[in-house]
Amino acid sequence: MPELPEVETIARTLAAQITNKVIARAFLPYPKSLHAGHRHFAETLPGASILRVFRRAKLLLIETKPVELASLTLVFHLKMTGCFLVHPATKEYDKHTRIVFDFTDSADFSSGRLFFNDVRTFGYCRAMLPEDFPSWPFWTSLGPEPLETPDEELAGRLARHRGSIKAALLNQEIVAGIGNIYADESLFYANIAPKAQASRLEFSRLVVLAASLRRVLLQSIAECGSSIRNYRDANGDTGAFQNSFAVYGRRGAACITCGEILSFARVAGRGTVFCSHCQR
DNA sequence: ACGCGTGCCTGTTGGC
DNA sequence: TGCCAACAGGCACGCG
Repeated sequence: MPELPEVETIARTLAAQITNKVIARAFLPYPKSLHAGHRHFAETLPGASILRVFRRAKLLLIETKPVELASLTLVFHLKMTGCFLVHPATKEYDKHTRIVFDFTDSADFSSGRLFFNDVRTFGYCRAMLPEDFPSWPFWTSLGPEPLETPDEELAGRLARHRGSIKAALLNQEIVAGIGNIYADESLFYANIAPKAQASRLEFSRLVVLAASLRRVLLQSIAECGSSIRNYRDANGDTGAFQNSFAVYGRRGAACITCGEILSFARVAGRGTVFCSHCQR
């Protein structure tokens, strides 16, 4: 389940592999994975060169320069099981491959191919012109990047939410890029109970939460993300932050601070692990 | 208007 | 050992 640190890691490793390559052709073993821009995907993409690969929220964006247009961007949401695999041109795709991009360049006609694989098919791609972004509601309503926003501003946005603080952290309109792992981890380090009502928490505690969130995100990025289940970066490598989890996935184990057994509850519809002794 | 519950998906896990 | 329900969870959607 790639969240901000995992998508950031994928973007960095993918950028190193495909920047400046030219897309010779693209096709869809599973057509439902393309949610928008079918015409551009089929007609504009062939011949386009890859300008840059970057991340916004949990979205991975591949900006290309088509032959006759200034810019066409492939926007991917990996959801839980989406991943990218770079292979030699001879590699056959498998039953979980949803989108295939074949590359070429002037030096080497067959310079490899990129697979978008996604076991559960929740992930998607959109082929977007610059003018398409303002009419995409999910994009326009995304909240700020947590690593580029002052703690006090994040705290203020969280404080305006009427529901639980965990629901606020998961709400992409309040702050972008947070999923179940980093919501639980940041709440633990801020000593805040996941079910606490966001708007009733003291502002200073929300500032601490924002700082905790930034710290866990930065540490995870430094460790190339968390590899649980089948997450891999675009090199096929695992991250290491799962070895540093304080609460996520540790239901029933001992709290690293006080030694009490960690609690489990469903909060905001998600499995949530927390220490009922340390988090109030 | 806002917050919450459900459905979409399939591989993995755990209980009997 | 084998079967199958429960589970994983981001987001669109419908409801209250």
